[in-house]
Amino acid sequence: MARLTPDRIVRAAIELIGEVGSEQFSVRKLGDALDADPTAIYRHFRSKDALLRAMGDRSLSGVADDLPTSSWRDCIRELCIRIRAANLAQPALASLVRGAPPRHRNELLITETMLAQFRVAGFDTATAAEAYHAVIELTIGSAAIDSTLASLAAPERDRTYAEWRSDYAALDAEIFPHSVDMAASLYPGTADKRFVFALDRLLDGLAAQLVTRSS
Amino acid sequence: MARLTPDRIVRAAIELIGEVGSEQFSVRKLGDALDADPTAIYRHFRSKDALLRAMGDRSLSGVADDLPTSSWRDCIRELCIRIRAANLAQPALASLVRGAPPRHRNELLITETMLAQFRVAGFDTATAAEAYHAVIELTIGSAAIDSTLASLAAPERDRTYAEWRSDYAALDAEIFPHSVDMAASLYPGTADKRFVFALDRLLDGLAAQLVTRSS
DNA sequence: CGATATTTGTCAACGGTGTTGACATCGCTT
DNA sequence: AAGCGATGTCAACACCGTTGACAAATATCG
Repeated sequence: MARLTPDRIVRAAIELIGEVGSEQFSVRKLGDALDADPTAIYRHFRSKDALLRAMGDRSLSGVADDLPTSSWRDCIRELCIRIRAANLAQPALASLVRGAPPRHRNELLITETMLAQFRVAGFDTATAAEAYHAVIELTIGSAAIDSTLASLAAPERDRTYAEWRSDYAALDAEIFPHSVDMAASLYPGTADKRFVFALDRLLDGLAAQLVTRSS
Repeated sequence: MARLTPDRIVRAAIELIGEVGSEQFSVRKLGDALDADPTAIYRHFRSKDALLRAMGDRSLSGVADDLPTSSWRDCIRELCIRIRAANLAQPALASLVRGAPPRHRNELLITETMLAQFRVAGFDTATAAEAYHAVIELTIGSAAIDSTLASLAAPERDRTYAEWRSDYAALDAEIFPHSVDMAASLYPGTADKRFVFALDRLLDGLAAQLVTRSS
C-alpha cells in the first residue's frame, strides 16, 4: 500500500497552504508536512502546477450545493460569495482558475447554475450571457485583489489596512485633498463586506436592465 | 555619474518583462540586460517587489490626464477603461499591481480623481469610499482575468473563444442544459465590450444608491 | 511458492531564485 | 588633496522546482 496517495497529498497541501500562505507554500515544506521526501510527491503529480490545479478543483466542490431558492438574486449572490470565499481560501489557486474558463466539473456546475438563474430571472440569451460575464469578472477579480491579504491573520491584516490609511492621510493635501480627507474612510469594514456591496450594486444595475427591457 | 538610475532600471525592466514574461523575469536577467551586476539594482530598489511596483506605476502614467468633465459617470467610466487598457497593455505587470494598494504617484492620482468625482456626484464619505473600492475591484479584476488572452493576436484570441464555446456546446445536455443552449452566446463581442457592460451596470447600481440616499 | 516487473520512496544534485554583507571604486564636497 | 558617501562588484546564503539513479516495497504471473 502506498503511504502517499493523491488524495492525502491534496488534503495535506490545502492544509499547509492555509497555514503558511500561498507565497511560502513549497513542495519541500509539503514533503515535511507529510513526513516524506519532498520529491515523492512527483510520483503522484507531474508538477507543482498539476498539484495546484487538483487543489483548486477540490476547493470548489460543493460551492453550488443547496443554494437559496427564494429568488434569482439571492441565489446568484450566495453563489458569488461562495466562489469568492473558495478562491480566497486558496489564493495560489485563484490565479490558475483566473486565466482559463471553467472546464472542470465543479466549475461547469457553477456556470450552469448561474446561466439558469439569469434565464429564470427573465433575461434574454444575449443579456444573460453578458450578465454572467459581468458577475464572474467582479467575483473572480475581487478574489484576485484580496487574495494577497487574505492569507494574513486578522490582526496583521487590520494593521496593514491601518498602515495604508495613514499613508493616504500623510499625503500632500494640496495635491490630494480628497485622499487626505477620506483617508480614514478607505478600506472600510472587511474585504468581504466591500465585495458584497459591489456585488449588490452590480445586481441592482442588472435588475434595472431587466425592468427596462420588459417594460 | 551613476551608470544605473531608477529610471533606466525601470525602463529596461519593462522591456525585459515584455520579452520574457512575468514568470521568467528575474533580477539576474535584468542585471544581464543592463550589463551590470544584478545586485547593483538593490542600490536603487529595496527589493524586487519595490521594483515591480515602480514598473507598474510607470505603466499608469497619463491615465488620469484630460478626462471628460461632462459628468462624474463619464469621467469615472473613461478612467476605468484606461486603467484596464494600461493593465492589459502590460499583462505581466497586471498581476503585480493587483496585490498592493496605490502608493505611487500615478496610482495616487487615480485614487484622488475617483474619490473627487464620487464626492462631486453627491456621495457621502462612507459611500464614496465603498463606491471607489467597488469600481476598482471590477476594473483591476477584469484586467486580471483578461490579461492572459490579451497578449494573443486577434485571430488567435477569437479562435480560443470559439474553442471554449464549442466546449460548452459539447457538454451533456441532461446535466448542463443552459450551458449547451447558450454556448453560442457566451464570450460575446470583445472582452473590452463585456467589461464596459459590467462597468455600466455597476455605475447604474451606484447611481441608484445616490438617488435613494438623497430622496 | 518464487521470480519478475512495476510502482513508490529516498537521496544527491542541478540550475535557478531573491537577498545580504564585505570589499573596492568612483565622484563630489570640503 | 583628503575624506566620505554613493555606487558597483563579488562571493555566498538559503531557498526553490525538478530530475536521475538507486533501493525498497508491492503487485503480477508462471
